Amino acid sequence: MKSGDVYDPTCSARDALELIASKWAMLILPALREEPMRNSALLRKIGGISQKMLTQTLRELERNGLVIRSDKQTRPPHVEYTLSPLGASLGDALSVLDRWAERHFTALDEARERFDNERV
Amino acid sequence: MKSGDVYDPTCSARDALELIASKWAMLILPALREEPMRNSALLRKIGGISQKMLTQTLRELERNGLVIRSDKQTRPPHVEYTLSPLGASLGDALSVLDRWAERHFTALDEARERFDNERV
DNA sequence: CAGTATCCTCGGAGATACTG
DNA sequence: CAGTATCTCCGAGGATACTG
Repeated sequence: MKSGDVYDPTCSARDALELIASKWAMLILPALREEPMRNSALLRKIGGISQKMLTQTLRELERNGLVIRSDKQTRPPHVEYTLSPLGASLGDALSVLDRWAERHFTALDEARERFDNERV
Repeated sequence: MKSGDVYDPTCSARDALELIASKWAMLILPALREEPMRNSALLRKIGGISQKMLTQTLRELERNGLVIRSDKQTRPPHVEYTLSPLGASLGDALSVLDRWAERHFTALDEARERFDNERV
């Protein structure tokens, strides 16, 4: 472990990594990569997320400069979330993982079944 | 959200994704990608991980067929962890993220500072 | 519509000690 | 060396209700 890399727990690269290693960020960023979306659209798109976690994660992503929140200042409210260039570059890497998961989850399922049966 | 993709909370692609979205798995897999390692080596390599979380995460990765545990059956014990081909393919994708974090964490730091100062 | 505000619970994860 | 076994606590995150 050379200092300054992700293996160093005192380095803020690790903070960045933990931001990424969030199950919601891992879905929100790829979703926004497809197209900018509103709160309600994200709620529908991402199954199982609560309004609370959506807002919370979006705020954190906005805070870190990955997502841009644009409030159209209308009534009723219209707020749109877009990826920043930085967020887009991360979204690309994350969508690779999403596709990996879609492609290989059956292999994982089978491996788990094998593993669990061996140690009955 | 078409059913069967990661946005579907009932699909096991999501289980796969949550396995990936673990801060420890995100460090262990890329570490093992560099070279097969023993328990103690991983403990040293990955700063801040506890023995408990290391074992726990390794078991889960083994269970899902991503990591191969080979016990040399000697005294004192000698156990080595290797990536399976499947694990290696995931490790590649994850190390992309690790490098992304190393490259861009300063940008994130700056964005956070800006954000926090705006809303004093 | 796009959020806050509160309450409450469950389990993730650290610390510590022990074992084959 | 490579793990288990306990105990413990803190906070992530769900449910629900309210607001501009």
